[in-house]
Amino acid sequence: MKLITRDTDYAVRALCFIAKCEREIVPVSELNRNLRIPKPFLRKILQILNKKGMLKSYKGKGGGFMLAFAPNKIFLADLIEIFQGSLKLNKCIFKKRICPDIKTCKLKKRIDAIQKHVISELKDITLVSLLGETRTYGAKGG
Amino acid sequence: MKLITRDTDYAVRALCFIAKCEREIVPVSELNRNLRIPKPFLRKILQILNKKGMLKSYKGKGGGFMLAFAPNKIFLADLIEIFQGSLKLNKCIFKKRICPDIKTCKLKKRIDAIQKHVISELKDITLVSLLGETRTYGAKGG
DNA sequence: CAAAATGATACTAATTTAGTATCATTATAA
DNA sequence: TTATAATGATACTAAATTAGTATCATTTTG
Repeated sequence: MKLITRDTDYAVRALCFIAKCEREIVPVSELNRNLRIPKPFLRKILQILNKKGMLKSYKGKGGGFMLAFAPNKIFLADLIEIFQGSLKLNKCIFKKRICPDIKTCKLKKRIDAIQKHVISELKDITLVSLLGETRTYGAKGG
Repeated sequence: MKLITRDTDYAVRALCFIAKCEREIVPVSELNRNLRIPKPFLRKILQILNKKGMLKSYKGKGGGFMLAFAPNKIFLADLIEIFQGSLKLNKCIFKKRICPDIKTCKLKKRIDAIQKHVISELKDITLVSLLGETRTYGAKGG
């Protein structure tokens, strides 16, 4: 059971690297060299992050990607949602077919409660959690 | 993001049906008729539950499957584990490659905490949660 | 104009999930 | 003793998701 798929994983790593980088604007080639993540896959992931407004991009020589927000404004929950879709855990089960004879299905309630807990915890986690606190970062704004 | 895959889902439904059934021993054909789950898939699932000791099976005419335990001894967490493997949520990420410069990765700790919560909640949920409490069931023992 | 970057997009490969098929064995009862 | 209705074992196929590649167009810098 996976809470986090590989693209979310790579996105987190890439964003962390950019946050820690001296240079504000970081090209994919540099991320590729440092993180050992395949370049085309990285490109795809960063393009998505850009479209979703998590990164700003600069084309042409000397271009690359920059954080759109400060690390404490970048939430793991958002990244998961971008790459893995809605955070609802109980998509498949207990929609309609089960518990036909019970008005309020207890299981559904409990699954919902678990889900709410997971989501609220995830919403609390930002890039900063990965970077430690005693540093300054290249990113600004937010 | 799915907490529960289809085989777990079907397993829960099948076990519920058996628990609620007048007859103690229920053949796949009857489950198939009532639950509208494809018969070969049901067979596969029930055979797994049997091998894992959650059901007892009886071959031959008049045979079928019987709960091996009372419904309050059948845990959702166990079913998830049987069909979806270990309940660890953080298989993929934060094993070794991330946080190379931080001794104790805060994110890992928080993911672990979330995971423990989910597991402990799931461990609390039994078949009874699906059946209501004010009834008697066909199953015994445990 | 060359080089180094992203944008857009379409494609392939691998893995996991979902579901089928079939033959062998067992038990019951006419 | 034979037909029938069940499971056991196992191998297979199909669909969906996840992971990753490839390519051509555009932009920017020098």
